[in-house]
Order: sequence, then C-alpha cells, then structure tokens
Amino acid sequence: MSDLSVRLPDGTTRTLPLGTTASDLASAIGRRLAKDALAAEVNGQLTDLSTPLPDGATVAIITPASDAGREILRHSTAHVLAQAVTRLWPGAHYAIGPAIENGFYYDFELPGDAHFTDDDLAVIEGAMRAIIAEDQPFTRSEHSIDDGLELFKDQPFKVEIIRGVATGTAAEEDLDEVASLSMVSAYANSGGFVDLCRGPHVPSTQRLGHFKLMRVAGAYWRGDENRPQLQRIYGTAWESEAALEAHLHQLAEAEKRDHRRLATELDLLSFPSELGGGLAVWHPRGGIIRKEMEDYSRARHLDGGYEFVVTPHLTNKRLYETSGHLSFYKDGMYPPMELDNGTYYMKPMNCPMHCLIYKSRARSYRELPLRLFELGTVYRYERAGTLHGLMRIRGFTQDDSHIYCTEDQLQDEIASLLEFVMSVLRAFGFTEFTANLSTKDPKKYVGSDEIWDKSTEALRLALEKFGLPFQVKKGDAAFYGPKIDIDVRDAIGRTWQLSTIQCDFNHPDRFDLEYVGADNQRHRPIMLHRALFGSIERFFGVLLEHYAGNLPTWLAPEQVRVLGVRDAHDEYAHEVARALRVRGARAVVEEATEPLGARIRRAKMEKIPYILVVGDEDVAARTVGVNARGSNEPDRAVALEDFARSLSEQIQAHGAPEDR
RNA sequence: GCCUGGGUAGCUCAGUCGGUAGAGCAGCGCAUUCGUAAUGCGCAGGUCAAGGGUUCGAAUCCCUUCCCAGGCUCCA
Repeated sequence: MSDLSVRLPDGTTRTLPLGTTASDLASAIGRRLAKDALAAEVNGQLTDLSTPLPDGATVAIITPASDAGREILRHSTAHVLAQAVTRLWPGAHYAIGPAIENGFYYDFELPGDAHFTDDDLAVIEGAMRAIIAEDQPFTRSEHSIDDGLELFKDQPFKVEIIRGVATGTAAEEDLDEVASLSMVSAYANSGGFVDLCRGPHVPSTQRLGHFKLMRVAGAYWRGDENRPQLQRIYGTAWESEAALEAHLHQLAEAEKRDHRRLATELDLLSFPSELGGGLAVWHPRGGIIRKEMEDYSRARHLDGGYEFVVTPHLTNKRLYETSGHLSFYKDGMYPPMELDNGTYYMKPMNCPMHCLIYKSRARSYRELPLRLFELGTVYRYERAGTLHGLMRIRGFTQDDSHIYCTEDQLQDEIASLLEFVMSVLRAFGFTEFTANLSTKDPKKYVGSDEIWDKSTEALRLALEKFGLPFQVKKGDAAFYGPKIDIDVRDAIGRTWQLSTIQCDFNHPDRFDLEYVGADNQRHRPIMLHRALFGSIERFFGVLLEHYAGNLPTWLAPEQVRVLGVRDAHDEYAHEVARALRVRGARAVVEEATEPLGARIRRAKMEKIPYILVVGDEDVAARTVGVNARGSNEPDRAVALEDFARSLSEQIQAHGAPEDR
C-alpha cells in the first residue's frame, strides 16, 4: 500500500496512507483540531472534510474561528434554515441562501402566496434547533446537468440556476451554487432535504447552533424589481455563544448611537409628519451645531480660494432641458408646477445654475480655475421606502462646489481638491479614509477617450500622492466623467461615503461654456463637481453617530453648564457664565432649585462637555469646579481665568475632540 | 415603489375577551438650599396617526390614506 504526502500551512509535510481524507488528516494532527475541523482548503480550494486528499497537495484545515470557517458555518446554517422552512411549509420554494457579513439569509417563495411574519421566526428557529439536534450529516453528491434538473424539478428557482449554468448565462453568484459549468453538486440532509450548492459544508448539523434569526424582509428574485418578490429571512451565526452575544451586544451599541434616537433625545431636530416624509425641522440645539459646521466650512472655503454664490430653489424647466436632467433624472425630481409663464421645478442639483454663472460673461484663462461654492438646498423625490433619518432625505443642503479649469490645470486642481477635502474631514475628527476610483463605463459615456484617460489618470495620481488606499471600480463612473468617492471610517468601524470629486465633460458642452486662452482662441473648460460633506444633513447624522452624541466642544450646542451648589451661589454662577460667553463660549446657568446631583445628572445626560460647579470656596477664590465629560474625577478649585482660557483655546482649535 | 412589522401624553412604554385611558421620565406649582449622575408632595397633560365602516358600544375588528422601522429596488 502506497502513501501520499501533503504540505501543511506551517511548511511541514506529512506522509499518510492513500485515500486519507481531510478529516483523517485533522485527526492525525491532533484531537483538538479533529474536533474543531469544519472543512479543508486543498490547493487553495475549499472542500469538505470527507474529500480524499491528492498526493502533493497543500492542505489547511478550516476551523470555526476564522473568516473561512465562519462563512462555512453561516452557509450551512442557511441550509438548515431552508430545511426548517420546507418542513413547516411543505411545497415552499427556496431560491438562494448565501453567507453574508455577520450572518446569512435565505430567500423563499411560500405556497399559496403565504408570507412570513415576525412571529414565524421563533417557530422556524425551533425547527432549526431540532434539525441541529438530529445531528444530520451534509452529504455531497454530483450530478450531470440533466440529472440536476430532474432532482430539482419541483424547485423552479434551482432549475433556473442550473439552466443558467448550462447555457453559460449564469450570474456570478449562481456559480457558487454549483460545482462547475458542466456538473451540479447537491447536499442532502436526512429527511429528504436536498439543496443545490458548491459547498463546502460542515460535516453535520450538530456543528451549528450559535445562531439567531434576525428579521424577515422582501427581496426581489435576482434583485430585479420586475421579477417576483420573495420572502427573505436574515440570520446571524457564529462559532460560539460568546461570539454571538458579542455581535448582538455590538448591534445594541450601534442602536444607542443611532442618529435618529440621539436627535430626539438631545432635542436637535425632528421630522414632523405634518411636513411629509424625509423633511426635517432643525430645533435650536441642532441649529447651532449646523451653524458651526457651516461657518467652519465657509471659513475654509474662503481660505481655499472659493467664490461664494447663491442660486434659487426653483427654476424654469428650460434650465433642466439644457442640462439634460429632465431626460435622465426626471424620476428623482419633484413634479412640475405649471405656471402662467411656463413650467417650474424644484432644483435637485446646483450645477446647472453654477454653469449659468460661469456663462454670464466671457471668461479668460486668467480667471481659471474658477471655484464656485454654495451651500445649496436641493429637493429630490426619493422613493418612500428609501428614506432613512438624515441619511436619506428629500430636502437637504449640499456644500457644493463646481470648479472650472483648463485641461492643463486639471492635475494640480484635483490634487489640491483632495488635500482640501481630507483636511476638512480631519478637522471634524475623522482619521481613517479609503477611496473608490470609478472609471469609464464603455457602454455609456460622453467625451473623448483622451480626456477620460487624462482625467482618470489625474484622479489616480492624486490618490497615490496622498497615500490614500483606493479601489478601482471599473465602469462605475457616471456617463459624464470619472470620479473619486471618499469613505470615512467611524468610531465603531463602519464606513460612510461622504465626499466626492467628479469630472464632468457633459455640462460644459451642454451649456456651451468657453474661455479665451492665451492664444486668443476659444476653449472649453473642464468642470469638476466637488461635495465635501455631501449633504450637511447626512454629514451631521454621521458625526452624531461617530461621536455617539458627544460632539467635540466646538460643535456642542451648549459647551458649559454652570451650577451653583446653593442658590446663594447663583449670582457668581451667572458671573462665570458671562465671563465665558464674552470669550465666545456657549455657557448656561441652571439655578439651584433642585439638588446638585439631579442637575449634574441632567447635564451629563445632555452630553454637555463641561459642567462647572461653584460653591462657597469658589466664590471666595474666583475658581470653578470642573466636571469634564468622560472624566471620572472632577477637578476642584480651577482658576476661572485658567478655565476660560483653555476652553476658548480648545474651541478655536476646532479639530478632534478632547473626549476620553 | 414592493414585502414584513409598527403608530396610545413631549419621551419610553403598558392597556386582558370589544365595555368609555394608565405608568415612569420630562413639564408646571409648592416646599426643600444641597460640593459632583435622580429631594418630596401636588397639578396638568390624550380626537389612542387621520378618515371611513361593522357594532348597543371600537385604542382594540375591517377598509383607505399618511407617517415610521427593517429589508429589496433606487441613489443621475
């Protein structure tokens, strides 16, 4: 009997009898590994533990606490979900059930137009736990296309997938469901349940169990809203109960910093239903934060060589005929108003108006780059189901600028734009950035290939110059030009797309924009769109979540609350607050009509950066007791002058917060 | 727009089988004068999202609309 040898991830090789499976290998290495093993990676290919190993293979055993291991757990749990649903709803059709970030889902079509309800989740979960307790093996089998079609003849979605594979028209995600282009693989469990799948799977259902079904949702088959809507069940699954608990805890934490909750709790803004969906009113405490953000933005733009413009919210439709919005963006616009002298629209974008400003007189190359900036409020008719707090809203203000430059200036202008954008984002406390570079969609674009190449290259060079990690998204650009999108990472690791720098070869043509060059000839400028916050509303929402409501002092609506210990100290408390206000701080006194502890508690819950407590000793020595947000120990007997100076320095500096 | 689930006091929520609405916090008043996260007592607060229907009677059952949540689709 001959042997085979395999190479392990640590570089060692092992010699084993022919016919050894990955499972045998794990046992040979150690009892612990044998117990943990879920699957194997053989020559870079994931496979079941029961697969016999080829001679000379490089083999790694996949265990649960790894990305690959969790993915297998999740995918296998999705199969159990499908099996449970078919037990409870005989005749249910199951479509696809992949592993996703933190979990899995599976899409179903229930017999007789039935729908899942939230209450069904507990029932399904119970059925899943029963299947897991039954310790059912996942048994792989391979079939020809024809046999596969026969095997799944009662499952129309599976049939469609197999047909797609057979005819070479399969979507990429479908290839995960089958073994190869000429063969389909299936996994059977006990009780007659079979699912189409490439695998690998855990050896038996007993290896699963640390999961929770999260919610039901509708999802279109193939993600196409013209196709049937299926019932999707989302779940999360982990390698251990502790990991599952940690994930659920993380979700609870994220919910605590939900900007919609914080906006209500901190009395910042609201969405009165009288206004209609996606329209917000800003309360005084939200309004002052917004003012600070806008003031800072304006100051930086002034510094950065921008010129300030203002344009109306409403315009005659002719403008959007010229810009082309009416032909390609009509669905996103509020319906027209028919007036005596024409048809008017709310503006969904500022760019056409800025082009009119450019066009208002002849331009010389000496004026370029011309950087127009506006806090421009726009209205977009977002579909009702897409609205989401401040993140997706129907009326919002963009910090929008349009830069007109020559081809020769493009490179430098993009580089300086990127630097400007990052510098402002850093001032708001973001430190981690990534970018996407979207390139030409060869099927749909305007402008010459040369200008696309040149500007795409300019964008790429700017990203490289700043060492910003980026991914190229091929074909993802809008038809009018390539773009950079900048994502920031927030305090709990989520990423948000905020800023964008887009080249536009379309507007200059449509508006027939020109400048006179040094050669006394007319030339067409290039237009750049640049949004930094994107929308003030959305950026505000991201900031709130990033800081969990603990805004840096310069942005906090109330920066200092002054509390006298007894009402005898109220007069001094007012004096302290006045002294701080003179230096530009927002300081408020809450008089001593309630116990000190209650007033401190309220100020803490309002997330005010500094609570000052003043008593007899402070009145006598002109000091304050400083209770800073996030610190455990109050700082007693700080000289008022010292506190006032350091506070105003902190506010002036903007930038990252002092938070501990 | 589509699917599922919701909407009860400013906020968070309870409300049984269809029988005329309840708590805590917040607010207001009075008392309390207190050194770092809740002083006590009292008062007020509601067209139960809106409209229609069934019923002797509707927060509760049915229909329509609006709004919200989570997804799907969409985000030029």
